[in-house]
Amino acid sequence: MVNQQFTFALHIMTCLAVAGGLMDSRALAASVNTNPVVVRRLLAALRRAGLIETVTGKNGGARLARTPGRISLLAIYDAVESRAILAVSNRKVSRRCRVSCSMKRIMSSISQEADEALRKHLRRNSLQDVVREVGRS
Amino acid sequence: MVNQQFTFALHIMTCLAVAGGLMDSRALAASVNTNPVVVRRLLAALRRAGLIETVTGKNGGARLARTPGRISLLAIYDAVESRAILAVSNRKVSRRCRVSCSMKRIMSSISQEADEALRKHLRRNSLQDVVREVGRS
DNA sequence: CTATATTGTAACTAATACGATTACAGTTTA
DNA sequence: TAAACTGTAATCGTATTAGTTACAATATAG
Repeated sequence: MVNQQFTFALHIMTCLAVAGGLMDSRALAASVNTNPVVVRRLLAALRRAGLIETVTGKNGGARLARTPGRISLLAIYDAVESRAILAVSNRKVSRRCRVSCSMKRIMSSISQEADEALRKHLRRNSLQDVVREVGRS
Repeated sequence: MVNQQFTFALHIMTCLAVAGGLMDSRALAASVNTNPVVVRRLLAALRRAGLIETVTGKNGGARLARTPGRISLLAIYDAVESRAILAVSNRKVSRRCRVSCSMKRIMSSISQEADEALRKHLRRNSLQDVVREVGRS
């Protein structure tokens, strides 16, 4: 199964930005077309990252903790994705083989650089940019 | 389970570059520390991409089709990875919701740009660069 | 104070992807 | 002709993820 947490999270954050106030998990789930519990799990991650606030109880829901212009796509990505985009093999090394002995070090470096390339791009775009795009349909 | 096909493929290609000639799947599997069939599946993908040649029969194996300096990490990546690094949701749209109606288009664009950022980075590095790194251990 | 609506979270299920493994046909060499 | 390879299909085990049910905790409205 492909990991859709970032898409879902961005969708949710965009809804909250457009709404401009509280939205509950049922309404968000209807927009994303998924289950409210799936939404609440993502909301928990976004809250831990300080991007949203949640209100429990009747008439509760979630809202942005800052203005959309001050929330980068990278912040959303970091809130819900933890793994590197290029996995590094952590297998036992074949000691007789020079290549095997070096690969972990080399691949770690490539993986880090790849992540940084992605992060640099995501850092440049804010939730506000996405909201602007919703306008022009 | 994290996708390790690129790491494995790079490891294999580095072995072939260092060997400078034919290596069989058993030797490659020993260096990567996996199963020969896993290696042969990756070799098949690398061959389809024109990066290696394989020789069947006794004393068979695989070797690079070009010099390491003419093989970019992007070529290896493309040979074994097909999916975008940021998945785009392909769910049914909630027609009443403007955000839902726009998200696929917006997310496709973000996903493509993210891929391009990664590809740009991988394009800059060749297998020769990796081989050089094996030296300094 | 009570009924109701909502979050937070645990537990379980189903689907999917991936690596490992077995098996075997086809091919090449000696 | 025997041995050593590749190529590939089929199957298994496991990890990850989304979906779902369930329910305690909390807040609001009346």
